[in-house]
Amino acid sequence: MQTATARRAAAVPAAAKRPRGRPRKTVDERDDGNRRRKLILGAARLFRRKGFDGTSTRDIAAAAGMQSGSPFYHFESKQALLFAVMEQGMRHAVERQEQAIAAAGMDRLRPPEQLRLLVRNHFEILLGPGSDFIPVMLYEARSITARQHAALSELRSTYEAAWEPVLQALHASGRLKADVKLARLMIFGALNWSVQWFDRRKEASLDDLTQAALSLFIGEKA
Amino acid sequence: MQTATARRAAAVPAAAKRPRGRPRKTVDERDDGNRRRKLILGAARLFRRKGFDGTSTRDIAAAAGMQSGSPFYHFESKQALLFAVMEQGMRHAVERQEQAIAAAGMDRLRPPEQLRLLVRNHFEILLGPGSDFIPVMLYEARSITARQHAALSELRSTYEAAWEPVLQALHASGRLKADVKLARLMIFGALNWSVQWFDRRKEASLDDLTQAALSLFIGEKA
DNA sequence: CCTACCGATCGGTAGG
DNA sequence: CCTACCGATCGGTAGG
Repeated sequence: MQTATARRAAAVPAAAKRPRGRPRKTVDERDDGNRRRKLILGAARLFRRKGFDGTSTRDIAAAAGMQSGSPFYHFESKQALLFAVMEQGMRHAVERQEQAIAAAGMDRLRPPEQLRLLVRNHFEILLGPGSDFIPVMLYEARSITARQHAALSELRSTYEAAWEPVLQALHASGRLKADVKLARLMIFGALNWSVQWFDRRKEASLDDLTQAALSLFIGEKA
Repeated sequence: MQTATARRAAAVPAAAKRPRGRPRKTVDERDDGNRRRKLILGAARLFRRKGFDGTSTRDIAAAAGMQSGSPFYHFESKQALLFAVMEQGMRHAVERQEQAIAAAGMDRLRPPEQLRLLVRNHFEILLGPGSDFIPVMLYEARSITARQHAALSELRSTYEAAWEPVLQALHASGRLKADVKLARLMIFGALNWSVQWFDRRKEASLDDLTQAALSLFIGEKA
């Protein structure tokens, strides 16, 4: 219904209805974008809850209000859809981290507070609202191709690059005693593992988690 | 072939061939035990590499040298086989930890060295030879029933119970600054995550990992 | 994007 | 434990 209406509206010259602003995309493209996004969102939720192999493309279609064959109009394969989920998740994570760094004026903070900022933001990405994308990326890596994996690794490097100087500085000042490379891997382990046990409805808040992490890694008190 | 030979041997009175020792089980039971173990071992490997949903019971049968329907002679269902993998992994882990504690005379060690012992042993269980069981248990929890999950939780509590007094002591002495409960979750996260990146063939050894973990958590130097 | 469909594969079972 | 098989489901496609 909505589509039919939109199509009819598109027959009217655009200028008659939208005199200002730059030209919009055609209706078809707009719809396609929405449907595509809806598929990705639903797939993220399902992949997280039931795993990639445990989710059928029919499940995903139903979640997006489509018929069983329709996802393949938008994505070449189920695997391509998985990759889209992961890629979008990583792009979003990189973006949010950049924003958090910029908003806090991170270079003015001392290293312990820099780490706090990064950890807190990481928990947000991992456990905050709409946080299915990164867990899928973390736990379904097995199901993508080597080429796709390489593309994601680049985004991951970008994300992790922001942590490196902070950890180096903490190591140099003696606050972080462990080897920096292994410390980074273990820190991400400690944080990423939280998706296994964190329950938004009870117990600790993201602030509590952040504080515990800081205390654990660099003995930083509240 | 082997089976046929064994069956023929069984027709000979046991006393004629084994004059001493307590009576053995019948050949059928012995074989069943071997086949069962072989299925569990192969399933552990496959579940780890391809995931529970990505592994077919035919794969598992082939890995054990059986025909496609035969695993169901030994296990009620694919899920029961998964549970068997997890349960055996946890029982083995609990056993090994108890042995490590006894062998080291842990109560004579000071808390930092107690933690070192537990961490080192945990890495061994997680990353040492034949270490597919625990990763499967950690990453395929989604695919077992609530009842099975409860049974494993008990074993897990037993395993974790050994860590609690150590962490408490470290907290009391100021070495561990973080909240003990959250610290425990994050420590296990840091350790368990290593199955995602650790490569036995290169870089760090299990001793290196242990040292890095100790440095990170309680600032303990080499 | 839907309809209708395909070949392949899956977990599991009966009967021996 | 094998043989032979079942119904269900799966990812994906042609044609509109």
